[in-house]
Amino acid sequence: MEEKGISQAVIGRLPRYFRYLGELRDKGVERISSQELSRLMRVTASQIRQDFNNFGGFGQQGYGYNVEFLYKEIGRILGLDKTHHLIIIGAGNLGQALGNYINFERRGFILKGIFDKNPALYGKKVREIEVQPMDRVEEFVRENDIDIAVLTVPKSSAVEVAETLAANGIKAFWNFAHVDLNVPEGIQVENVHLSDSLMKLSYNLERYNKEQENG
Amino acid sequence: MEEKGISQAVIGRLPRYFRYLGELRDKGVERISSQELSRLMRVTASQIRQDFNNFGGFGQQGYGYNVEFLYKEIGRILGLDKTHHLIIIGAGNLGQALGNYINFERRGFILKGIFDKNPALYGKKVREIEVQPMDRVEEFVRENDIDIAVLTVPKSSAVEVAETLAANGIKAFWNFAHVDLNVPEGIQVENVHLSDSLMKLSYNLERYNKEQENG
DNA sequence: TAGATTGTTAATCGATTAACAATC
DNA sequence: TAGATTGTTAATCGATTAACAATC
Repeated sequence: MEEKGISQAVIGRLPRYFRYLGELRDKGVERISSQELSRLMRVTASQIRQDFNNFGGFGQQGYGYNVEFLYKEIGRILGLDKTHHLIIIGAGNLGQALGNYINFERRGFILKGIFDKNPALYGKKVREIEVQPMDRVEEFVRENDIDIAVLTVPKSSAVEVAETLAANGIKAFWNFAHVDLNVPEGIQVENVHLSDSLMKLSYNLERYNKEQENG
Repeated sequence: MEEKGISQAVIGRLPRYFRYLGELRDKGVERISSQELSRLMRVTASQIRQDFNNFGGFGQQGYGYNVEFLYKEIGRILGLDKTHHLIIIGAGNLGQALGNYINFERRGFILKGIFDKNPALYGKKVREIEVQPMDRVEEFVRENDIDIAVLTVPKSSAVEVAETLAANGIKAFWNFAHVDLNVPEGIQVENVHLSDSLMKLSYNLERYNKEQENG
């Protein structure tokens, strides 16, 4: 059975299932019921079953779910059985930090290039990969089968860079720039707006303090 | 009027409104209607009006919203009129990158300390702030009125560190560790699970490619 | 077989959108 | 006043939870 029309709410939960199942597997747990998983993850068993059933029947009545099997299936659904080639645009602090994060590689996300327009950074190495000048990126993308571009450039250049990259075949953007990209239909964008996230935290902190004061 | 019982869906949209309104203000725009803002942000005008009305009436019939006023109000709702003191736990690549990100300071998030358990990092400076040994963190938190802890430690130590910090008065965690924290009721947690985000992107990329193949 | 637990349908809840009366 | 646009109520849509028949 093939998945279709799955809501982003469900997709957003898959990585968390994947993480918990991976941990269970590492502990040697063979099977788990939706109810046990429900207690562990603090979500309803109903939601777990509904979520999994979007992709077809992974379980077995009276038994539950096989941890190893479910783990692998979710990984496959998330596309983690495939290798993805990525480049980082912007070799500042955040770009370098992401480039150094070895765990992505374990999941099949292979860093192929880093680009920056600051000549002072050319040749600097991030895990075997040398920072290259920005004006080489278009050719590089066309010749190296790159799927994903990680944008860690200032917001002032992000929109333009994304358009250029999309025109050269990039299919997905992991966008850390604090701006909404403007890319053609069908090009995927996942935003990580760190300051938005911090503001949300600030709101919740504020609200809770206020509630305490007011009783 | 005071806000209460606002859904996280609404809160999650506030920073984006804040960003667009700030840009409009910087351009010298004085007023905007929900319909104009709707076109700009690509959300419905209905949603904009509903969202704002959660916090009381910010607009005026026949006129729209005053950009400057609305911008400030949303900032206030998000707690950006207050100063927050934060510490970073874990001075690795990501911790240093976040510490160097100057923009947070502009919004009132002031970095007060950085801690790591690796002695090789003690004394290393991140924007005037010296990395301190982990065993000084509890005293530091108690004595320096710190609200927010940024967790950029490995998942293996994150849960324990969070518990310790919560016991010493930290009220909010910005958690970059790939694990669910276990903190007392009322302590706020905002998770930034980067690998989850990347997996979501991978799913959407995968799905789109598949749809293209199958027509 | 009896017990357990899924897969799935139905009920509920919450969030989004539409509509329009209030009002500047 | 007439036109514009909000604030707010009602309608719709989608997501979550509950219930239970199917089945291992």
